[in-house]
Amino acid sequence: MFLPVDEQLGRIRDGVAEIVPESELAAKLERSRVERKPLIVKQGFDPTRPDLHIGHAVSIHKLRTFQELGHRVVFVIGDFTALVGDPSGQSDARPMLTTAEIESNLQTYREQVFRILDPGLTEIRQNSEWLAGLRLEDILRLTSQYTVARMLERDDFADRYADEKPISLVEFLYPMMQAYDSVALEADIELGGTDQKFNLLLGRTLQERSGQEPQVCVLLPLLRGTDGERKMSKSYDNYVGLTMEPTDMFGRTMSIPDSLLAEWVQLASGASGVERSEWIGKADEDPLAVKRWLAETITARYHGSEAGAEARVAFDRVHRRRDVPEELETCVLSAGDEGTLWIGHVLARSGLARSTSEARRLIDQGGVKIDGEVVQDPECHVSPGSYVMQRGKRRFLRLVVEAAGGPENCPSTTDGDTGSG
RNA sequence: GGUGGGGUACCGAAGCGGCCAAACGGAGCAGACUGUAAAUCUGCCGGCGAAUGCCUACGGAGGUUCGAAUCCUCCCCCCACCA
Repeated sequence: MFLPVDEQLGRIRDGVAEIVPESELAAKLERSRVERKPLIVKQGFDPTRPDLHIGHAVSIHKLRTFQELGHRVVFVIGDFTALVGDPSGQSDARPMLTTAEIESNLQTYREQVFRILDPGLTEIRQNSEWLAGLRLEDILRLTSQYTVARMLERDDFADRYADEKPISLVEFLYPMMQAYDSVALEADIELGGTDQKFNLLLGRTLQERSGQEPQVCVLLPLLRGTDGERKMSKSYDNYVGLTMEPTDMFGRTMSIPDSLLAEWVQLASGASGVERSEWIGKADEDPLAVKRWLAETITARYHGSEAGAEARVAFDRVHRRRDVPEELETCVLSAGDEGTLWIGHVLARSGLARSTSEARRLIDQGGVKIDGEVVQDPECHVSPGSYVMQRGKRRFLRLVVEAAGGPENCPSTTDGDTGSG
C-alpha cells in the first residue's frame, strides 16, 4: 500500500520550498508505513474570495501527491477564520466578511478543488465545526500559550507596526485559530505557502502544548502573479483562475514577463522534472516558444489538451495576426429616439468604457474601432445593425444595435476581458 | 486618561484661503515600437452628448468668508509617547 519512504520523500520534496523539519517527516512516513496507517495531511483555505487560481493550485497539487501516496487529505475551509481574515503578508487589516459571503464562496471552492483533488479521497471540513463552539475560557487557555512579542516578530505585523498602521487584536487571534485547526484535526502534516510559515509553525507549538506530536510543515513556493512582482492574488488581478476560460488562461499566461518563465514552468506546468528543466533551459534563447508551450500546457492541465491547442490558435489569431477572435460576446443595445446611438453611449453601455467621458478619451486616442475602422469622430452615431467593436488591442464585442425601445443585453457590462488577459 | 502627530483621488504623497478636479510617483488605460510581454517614448487617468458650463470630491457634520482641501467649532478614526 505505501511506497518506500525514500520514494515518498522524493515525490513530496519535488517543488517544495521547505520542510520543517524534514527528519520528522521521514519518521512519520516510516511509522505510517509500518503501521499501515495513512498520515493526516491538512491545508486550509479561507473562502474570502470565490476564485482559486494556479497559485493555490501549487499546493493543491501537492495535496494530490499525498493522496496518490495513500495519505488522508483534509481540506479545511476556513469559514470561521475568514471572519477574521489572514493577516499574512497583508499590509492592511482586512475587512470582515459576512457569513452570507463566506457561504457562497464556500460552495464554489468545493467545485474548484475537485478539478485537482480526488473527491473520493478528500475530506472537506469547515473550521467552524470546532472553532465556533469554543468558549471564552478555551480561548483564554489558547492565547495564554503565546506572547505578544512573538506575534510582533512576524514581518507583516512588524512592518505595519513600524509603518504606524493599525493591527487589530483579532488579527493576533488568526494564527491561533489556524494553529488550533491542526490540534483539532491532529494533523501530521500541514501544507501552505511560504508566507504561511509562521502560522504553520504555531500549529506545531500548540499541538505540542496539547500533548500531540507536532505536525510537519511543508512550505510551497509562492507563485508570483502575471505582473511578475507580487504574489498571485485575485485582489491584484494578476492571477490565472482555475475556472477561467481556455482563451483567458492562455492569454494571461502569455502576458507574464519573460523573467517569470522559469518560475512558472517549475511551479505551474505540472510537467515532469526532466521536461521542466528542458524548457527552463530554453527560456533564455527562445522565451516566446517556452511561453507558448507553458500557456498551452497550463490551459491543457485544466481543460484538456484539445482546449489547450485551440486556445493557442485563438491567441495567434488575435495577437499575432491582429485578427478578430472567432467567438465574440454579443451585446445588444437599443437605439435612441432619433433611430441611432451615440458612440459614447455605445462604449459606456456595452462596458467597453466606464463612462462616456472615458469613451471620448479612448476615441481621441484612436483606441476604438468599428469593423476594423478607427473611429475618428467622438460625436458619431451608430445606426441599427451588427458590428464588431474593438477597444484597445484585445477587447472585442459583437455589437447589435436595434431600433429604439428594444431590450438591451450585455454580458459583461462590468469589466469583461473579452479576448484574453 | 494626558500630550503630540495624522486622515487628500485606486495606492503612496504634495498642497495649507482664490492660479485646485488638486503637483509628483506607482498602478491602470490608449497610441507608437515589439516576440505577447517587458523596457522605452507619447497621451490619458471624477462624472455629465464637451462645455471660458454644471455636478460630485480632499475623514464626518456645521460655521467664518465674495470665495475653503486650506481658517474656526464639534464629532469619528489612525499612530506615537506617557499613564
